[in-house]
Amino acid sequence: MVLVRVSRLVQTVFAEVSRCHGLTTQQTQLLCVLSRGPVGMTELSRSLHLEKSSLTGLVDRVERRGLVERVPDARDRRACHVTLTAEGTHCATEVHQAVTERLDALGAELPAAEREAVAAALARVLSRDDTPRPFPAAS
Amino acid sequence: MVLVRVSRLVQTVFAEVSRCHGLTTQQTQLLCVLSRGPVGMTELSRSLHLEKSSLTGLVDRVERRGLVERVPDARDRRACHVTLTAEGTHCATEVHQAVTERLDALGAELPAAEREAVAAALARVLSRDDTPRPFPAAS
DNA sequence: TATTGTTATACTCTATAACTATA
DNA sequence: TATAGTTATAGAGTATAACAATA
Repeated sequence: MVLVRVSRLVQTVFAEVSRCHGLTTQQTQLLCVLSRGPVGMTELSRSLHLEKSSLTGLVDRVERRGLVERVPDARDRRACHVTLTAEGTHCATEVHQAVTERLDALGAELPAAEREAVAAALARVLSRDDTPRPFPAAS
Repeated sequence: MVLVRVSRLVQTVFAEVSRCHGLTTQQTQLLCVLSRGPVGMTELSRSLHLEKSSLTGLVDRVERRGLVERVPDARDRRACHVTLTAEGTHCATEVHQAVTERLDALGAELPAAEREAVAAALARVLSRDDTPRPFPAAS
């Protein structure tokens, strides 16, 4: 159950960093997905494993804080694209850096060669996973 | 960010298995901690990173389903131990097996030697972590 | 006085079902 | 008819603050 413990550790880091920025874990995850670019509600609900109705409220709350915006889709008047505002982009970047720093600090326990071997192995396991990535960068 | 993606994958597995058993992720985590033995509310709140007041409600709901029980502490009349009922123990075991099976299936992507090397490396990283383990077993 | 656990309150998160508007 | 997104509703999860009972 090493994977379960690793997962809980990462979740804790994620939650703590989010809290430092006045966000919930779910709100941070929304920002992370959007940092790759604007996304419609339906696709967003698939990315986040959420019902569309649940997503409506989440986006409402984050929009109320000025971090995202609903932009009407010119080609389909039913649809919209959710995009990061300037402040939202800034926030997403900061959270990404903070999480990365804290996880890299953990990885520093291992020699570089071993660290890369682990990363490569995990990447292979993940290759079976069709879930969209929450983060744009590597590492 | 491989760790973040692994974490999300594990969380998804955990949530899906929980749902199959009519539980939420948080309720399953409670059962997992208790599968090591009875624990008081204060210690439980530390294990789960929850305020005591939040824990009261969580334990209430799981107790209402007959999976756990509050047992008065004979030595301290303020305190109680939360313990699994027979049904709760059964449920915790089933969830543990299901999660283990699905994660092992993912690990099967890798040759055995590499798999063990990864497990050992991650265990070393986790050695810095003081969070109590959610599961009793190894793997 | 300090600690154990609960209550009161307010929010966030989530799903199900029913709905509106557009395609 | 099907799809995109919202609203209504109900329940679960969470934190803060105030509290009761015991140590």
